[in-house]
Amino acid sequence: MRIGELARRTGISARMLRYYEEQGLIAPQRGDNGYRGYDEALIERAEKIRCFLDAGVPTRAIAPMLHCIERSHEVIPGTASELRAMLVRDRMTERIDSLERNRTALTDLIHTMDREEARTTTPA
DNA sequence: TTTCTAACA
DNA sequence: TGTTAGAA
Repeated sequence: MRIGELARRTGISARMLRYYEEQGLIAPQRGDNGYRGYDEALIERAEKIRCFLDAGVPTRAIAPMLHCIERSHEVIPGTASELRAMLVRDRMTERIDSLERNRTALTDLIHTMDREEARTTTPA
């Protein structure tokens, strides 16, 4: 399939799909016209990439991670320690904490609004 | 119509 | 990331 279809099927913009390729995360074939050709298997790969990226995993760490995940957890020799270092520093926990704080703040705000509305709508 | 590259907003 | 230009 060409980039447009993959974009539709994954919800990842063609722009980003080209970016993933530029970063060495995906290797589509090339047709005579220069168009990229993606096979079915790349749908999942693209989704995994987006998932990791969204989780805050640095682009550099993704290639070796995918390699490991897609090949029965075979670790690329010499990559383990570097990958571990990047993962230890990942911002997932940090992001989760931040989201929880924001959720709490939002919940408080909603409660405040509810009380305000109750007072205005149903005066005792 | 769709895609390509490169570059700007 | 979106968008755009000019060319297949």
